[in-house]
Amino acid sequence: MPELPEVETIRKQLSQNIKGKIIKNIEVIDKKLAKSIKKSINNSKIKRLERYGKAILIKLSNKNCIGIHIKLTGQLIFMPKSKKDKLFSIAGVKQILPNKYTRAIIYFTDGAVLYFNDIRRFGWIKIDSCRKLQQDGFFSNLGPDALKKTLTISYFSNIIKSSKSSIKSLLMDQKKISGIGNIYANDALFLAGVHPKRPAESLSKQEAAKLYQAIQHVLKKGLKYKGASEINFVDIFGRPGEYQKHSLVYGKENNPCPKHCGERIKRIKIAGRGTFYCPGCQK
DNA sequence: ACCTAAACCTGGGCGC
DNA sequence: TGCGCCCAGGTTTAGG
Repeated sequence: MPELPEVETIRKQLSQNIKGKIIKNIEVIDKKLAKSIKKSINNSKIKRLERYGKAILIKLSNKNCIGIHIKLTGQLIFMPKSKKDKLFSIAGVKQILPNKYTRAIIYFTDGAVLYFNDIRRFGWIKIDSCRKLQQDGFFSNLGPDALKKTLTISYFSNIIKSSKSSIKSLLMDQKKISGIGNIYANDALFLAGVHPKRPAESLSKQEAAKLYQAIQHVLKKGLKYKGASEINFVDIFGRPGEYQKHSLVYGKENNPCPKHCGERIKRIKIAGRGTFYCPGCQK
């Protein structure tokens, strides 16, 4: 599922493959995407790629920016100029691009192509001046990034101390901390031994510190395995991530606890989302 | 300030 | 075979 490690995997790969290229044009296939495209990007050069929470921001040479959020089922697939046929393997399935889920296509002047595929059409592309885009409701409301130095232990302890909501909801609240979604929230809480329904303010200083470390640990592990492909996440070369093979509790209902406490993983709902935890280890 | 539920979408899995 | 139903989750919005 696209959370911080998945999006960061894409950002890094894109940075290595499209930085410096010049955009020829963008073809928007899904009309839903067209509304948020406010500037022309033709003939602009890719200067740098940044990640804001679970979104990617592509900075162009003419002070315009492309913001992309792949939400649940989006894919960015890169076709290098050397690849003459359009046959491509996505998660092991050979197919011709564009396919029926291709919602937009960016063409580069050197012949390379970037496909934006999205089964459920939740994802978005926003194109505007960088200044306006960063004032947009999504970008301007993000809390510090879960893997950057701006998320200090003291900031983290503070938001925990001052929140009555469940600790899991807090971890997933992008306004407070950006980048954590359902999979990594579940696993981090398990590692830290904290019950997901605990009111955040009830955590001790020690528990908050342990949770902070657990978050760093699971996100780095996610990066190491190039993301989790529970739904249909793939990298820009169409390859799935591996984290789902190493997740601790997410999706493991009824499995024995990975810490061998003798209990089985339970599944409950918090804010409408599937939540997995070990009743033996998480208090 | 906090919660929940519904909406946005579609494919896949299930029961019948 | 196929229909209807539920489920998945990132984010926004509406309502309590």
